[in-house]
Amino acid sequence: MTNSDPTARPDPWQALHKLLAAMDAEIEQVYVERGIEGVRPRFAYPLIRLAHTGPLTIRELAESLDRSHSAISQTIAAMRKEDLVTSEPGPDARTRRIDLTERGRSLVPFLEAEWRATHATVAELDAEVPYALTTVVEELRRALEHRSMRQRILHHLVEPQG
Amino acid sequence: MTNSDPTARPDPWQALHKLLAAMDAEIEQVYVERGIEGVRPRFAYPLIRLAHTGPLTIRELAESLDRSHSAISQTIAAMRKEDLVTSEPGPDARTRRIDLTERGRSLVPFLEAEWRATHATVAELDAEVPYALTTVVEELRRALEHRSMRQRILHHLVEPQG
DNA sequence: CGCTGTTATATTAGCGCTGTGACAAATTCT
DNA sequence: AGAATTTGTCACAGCGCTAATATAACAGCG
Repeated sequence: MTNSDPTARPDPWQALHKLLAAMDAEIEQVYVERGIEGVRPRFAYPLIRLAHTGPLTIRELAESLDRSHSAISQTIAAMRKEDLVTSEPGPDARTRRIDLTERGRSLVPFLEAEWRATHATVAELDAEVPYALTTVVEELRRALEHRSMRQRILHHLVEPQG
Repeated sequence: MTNSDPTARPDPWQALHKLLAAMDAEIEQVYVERGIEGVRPRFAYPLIRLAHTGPLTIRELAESLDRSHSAISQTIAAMRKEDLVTSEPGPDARTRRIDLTERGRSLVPFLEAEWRATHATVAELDAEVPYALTTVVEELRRALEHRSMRQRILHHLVEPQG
């Protein structure tokens, strides 16, 4: 047995992960309560975006949403199964034009409303706590850009003489 | 086309998810650089805990780490394959005593050092930004306990007249 | 012109993190 | 004995990622 257990208190990580997970779960619940079937939370972002941009290729959509094209490809595949989008071959035979179906388009108004409500909620929360989460995250991103997490950890790392 | 695209700017969510993922990735990198093979990040917490508590059952360990017993069961299974823990049937035939192997135990000092370094880094970051992330998260948790995310969203939700 | 190698696009397989729910087995209670 | 509870496992789901694979397009060169 070494000294005291460093894992005795819950780490901030876990807490953050849990918080995010809980929030995500409640957002999804709003969908479910609305009786929207087959629309997973991760569909919302692409659907709304497509409604505003018109047809896009996988790559374009991925860049637009700041996700990997692979992730979007899979999301689109799932959405097609739910008849939310179509995927016609594009002008270039190696691209495909992703567009909304009628069903997909019909859901957008609600999804947008929900999106706005969620963001309004985040803003509301930011006002309730002493310092906006949004801002803190941004500051952290900047701090880590300046000096990476890895570097910082290594600097603090006191190797046990093994 | 409705008004402006509400998804035009990246949402704080995504930003937070990405930040967490990036940090996690860098932590893992520290492991890899140390040449520790077969020890996934999620192993660290259980290993360290076990080193301090002595043998525990799956259930006990799960509660101790505030995870689902199922998740821990799977983690333990993975750790056994890496010869990090043993799983002897406990006093009760339906329980199993999870204990460290020699190899598992030998890794604990480094894992603890890394753990402390990471937490020191978090503290350092908390000092660099205007308001500690740790605190904000805690405050948020409290705010949501008082009024759930779902309630808040529903309150802000302006239904489009469909 | 036609072959070759590079680039761009999309898909797929596999992995990571986690969770829930169904299930078998063992124990405990009635 | 029969029913209820507890424990652990497994199958499956969600989110995302990378790496490897086809396919198509393009550039270069003989």
